[in-house]
Amino acid sequence: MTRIESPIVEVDGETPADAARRGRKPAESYVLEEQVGFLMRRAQQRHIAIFQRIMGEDGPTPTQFAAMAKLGGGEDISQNQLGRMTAMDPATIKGVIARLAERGLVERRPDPDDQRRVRVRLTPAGLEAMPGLTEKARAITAATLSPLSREEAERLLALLARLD
Amino acid sequence: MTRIESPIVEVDGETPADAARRGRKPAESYVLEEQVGFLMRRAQQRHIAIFQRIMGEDGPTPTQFAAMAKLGGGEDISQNQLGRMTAMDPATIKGVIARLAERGLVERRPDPDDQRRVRVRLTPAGLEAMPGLTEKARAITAATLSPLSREEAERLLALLARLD
DNA sequence: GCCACCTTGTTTGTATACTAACAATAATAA
DNA sequence: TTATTATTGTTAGTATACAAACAAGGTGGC
Repeated sequence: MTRIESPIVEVDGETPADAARRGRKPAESYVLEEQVGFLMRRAQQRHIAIFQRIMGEDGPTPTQFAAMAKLGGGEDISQNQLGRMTAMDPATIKGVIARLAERGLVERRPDPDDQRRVRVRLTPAGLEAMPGLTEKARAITAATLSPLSREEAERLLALLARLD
Repeated sequence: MTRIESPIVEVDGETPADAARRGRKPAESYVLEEQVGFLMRRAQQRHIAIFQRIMGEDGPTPTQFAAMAKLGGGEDISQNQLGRMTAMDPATIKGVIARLAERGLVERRPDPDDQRRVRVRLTPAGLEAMPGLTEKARAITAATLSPLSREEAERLLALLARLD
């Protein structure tokens, strides 16, 4: 029963890939660990853990910081538009902005020119927090990519950018 | 006010990268769209959309299928162990298994040798569904990677695997 | 002006995901 | 054996995400 457990995946003495190659024909094999969706989910889990560690307990979440980064110059942006800029649908951005507003980092105002719109911007406190948060965000990116060389990291980013 | 909007990101006439290069020093720039976390989130969003399209309205979700794939041989696996094999923490795998059980695809039994454990396995209906689902899962992987050549896809998978 | 359509934002419901705290059971060390 | 520690599973709380249905405000065609 000797076994080596990697952090999460891998439980038995044999690799899933081994099991697949042993018992099944190649055309019928399906190895979860080799699927792009599984690998992306794992990589994201690690990234989010790094994000939370560096931003700290009451720091913003990844999506919260994404919204703040887009508001970083002090601009006024409508809620839905901000959602499009940060890849969040209207229902998601609503919650993100509500939580940032609860924490006093952004404020919402009705748009005088279009009564459907809610304009969102950083509060003075939010604006003041940005330099420190941006510094941490750079450290998060570096830590996430730290297993790779500079060239490998650039290659990864280029490939990921094409999957959209 | 002429503008071209790409699916989600990109709203103004200028690229965020342009804006950063124009007004700020390189050392101070932070371009959300170039960060690995943002790119991974976008790539995952697209992957999940493909997953749902191919699996269909009442097909399993990605995590539900991951659990089923690990149970695919008809084995008995404890709930927490199954979570480790599929990169889900105990609280997450509990919900996934509960929903699979509601749909009659898996069943839970107490472990006779360890009263703490819940053993999970596919039901006959779940076992019967696997070949068709696995076929679809392969199509999902192919569709997700379709913007890339074979070599590029392999390179991406290798790089992602090192981020864990 | 009127009507059809589009956009904006909200609400509800489902499904991940993780943290923290907890209870019950096993395994190990003293 | 007893005491400590570890493992297993649950519950509650927070935060994404998205679909679907909806209301209200703009916009363009006629």
